[in-house]
Amino acid sequence: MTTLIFMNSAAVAAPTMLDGLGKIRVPKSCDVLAEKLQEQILSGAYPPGSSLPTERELVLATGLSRGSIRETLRILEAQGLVNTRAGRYGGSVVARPTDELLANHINLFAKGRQVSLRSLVEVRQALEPMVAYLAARNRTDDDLAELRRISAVMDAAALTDVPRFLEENANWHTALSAASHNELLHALASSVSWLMVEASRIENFASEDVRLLVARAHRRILEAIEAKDGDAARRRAERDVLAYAKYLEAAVAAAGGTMSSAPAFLAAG
Amino acid sequence: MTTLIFMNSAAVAAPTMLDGLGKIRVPKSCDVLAEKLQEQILSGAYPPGSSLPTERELVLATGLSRGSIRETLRILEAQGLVNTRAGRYGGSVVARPTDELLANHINLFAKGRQVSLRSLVEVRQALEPMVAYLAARNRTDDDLAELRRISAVMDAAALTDVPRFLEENANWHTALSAASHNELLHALASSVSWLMVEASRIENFASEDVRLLVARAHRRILEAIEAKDGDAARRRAERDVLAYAKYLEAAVAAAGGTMSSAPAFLAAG
DNA sequence: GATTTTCTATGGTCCGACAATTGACTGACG
DNA sequence: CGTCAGTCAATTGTCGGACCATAGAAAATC
Repeated sequence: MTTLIFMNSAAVAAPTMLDGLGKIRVPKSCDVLAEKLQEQILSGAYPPGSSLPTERELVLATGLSRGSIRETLRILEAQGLVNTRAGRYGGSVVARPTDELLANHINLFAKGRQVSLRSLVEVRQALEPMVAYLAARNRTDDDLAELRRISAVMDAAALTDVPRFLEENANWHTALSAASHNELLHALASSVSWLMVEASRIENFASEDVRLLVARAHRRILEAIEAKDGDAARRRAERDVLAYAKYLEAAVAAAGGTMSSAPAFLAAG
Repeated sequence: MTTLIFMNSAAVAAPTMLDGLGKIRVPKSCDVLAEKLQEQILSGAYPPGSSLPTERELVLATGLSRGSIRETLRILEAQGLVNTRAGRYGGSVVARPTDELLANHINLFAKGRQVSLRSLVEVRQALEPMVAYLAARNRTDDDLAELRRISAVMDAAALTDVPRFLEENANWHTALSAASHNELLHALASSVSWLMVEASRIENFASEDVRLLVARAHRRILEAIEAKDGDAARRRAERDVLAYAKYLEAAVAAAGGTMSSAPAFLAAG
């Protein structure tokens, strides 16, 4: 009888069937659908700007409930792949992930993992020279004008308005990475810049002499970018960011901590 | 009558009240709650591993429906801040965002924005030298053993198994960035490595001589890491990645395209 | 022709119900 | 006493329906 055979195979252990199956993870329906739609969107079947089917159409097509459909759409929204609007002729339209969204996710990673200030500085050290190099090579006149404008504002605020100075500093780095005309590099570098502003604000860094030093370094980098001299821009950015890193190290050491141990972000309760 | 007064103010226009209000955007309830919970989690009120209230408790506490609560949880899940399990003593527990999740979001950004292969290479050029430098300085013996292992596998596969070689190549870079012991740098660098593997697979790069060149470069970097010579590791990584970039440029040019124009990922329909 | 009103398809929200899951608890059994 | 299977209960997963809010188009009005 089949029962006997089955019991035998279970007792003696049939290795062929139990080969590579560990614990089975049953995915949620919304996760399955999200992955499926994600594939379709990335494959180009739904170009940016095109509309997804309505929620009720998706209910019909998939056999899932509207609740599951909506959970799916929230996932895709969090991934930056769709935007949803209410009202007639509304619906979910395919979108391109924005810089801000990627920056936000890097933010969450850094804060959720309590990434150390040292790590942040190291990433910045890696990115900034390349940013400066590419900015010098690829900048437009508009990019240059914007950098000049921000640089002037920073010079003015260096002695009078510290919070403003720090914010404009991040704006400067954001404008610089935008001038590199490398979308991915821009998104990464600007995220790190804003993270460092936040960390610096908390740690109360940036004494007056450092601010003047930063402003001067920016002017020197700006000159290289005006001349479209990529190598010079890179060298100066390297020196700039290295000096800043050493200053931070000293400041943190003086405060009695280490950059490795201390997380960049304190609990902002 | 009040109607008259109201009509008057509308017709004559009262500038004081219409100062800075553009179009009002009404957020969804789930977005509001998601942001609120996100703040609480990042503030440290809910440390990783701790449990969020149950869905029904959140319904009671917020006054929202369970559907909205669940949409909120899907958002937090997509952000990597919580994991949700079914069953008794299940629920949503606070989690730390994983490397894989950040890599996935960078993936979505790169593919959704059709980032060019050139941009990818540039980012890699920026990250890799710093990765090598830090790996040499911070590596453990376990890191070293893993790198040696992968390097040996790559040497073996270089002439016989191309797909295997490419995959192990990405593994090597991932292990290298892990050895840097900089979480953020590791997440960024390994994401880019895997993106390039995918792009290379599609473009059918990596001819035999290039594979041998890559394997040799890895051995040289590995030597510097064994000796904990950070500067040497960085220099060699710079040369390695630069050579690879030039090779790609030549290969793409030979194929009749440009790295700037061509997106790294073709529609995989 | 410009303005206002009406219409209606769509997402936003809520409620209630049941199924599926999962870990603790319980008790029989050896 | 330990082991094992069965029971139980709390929680998420899923479904269906209903109604409200929104926002454009289209029609009606001036």
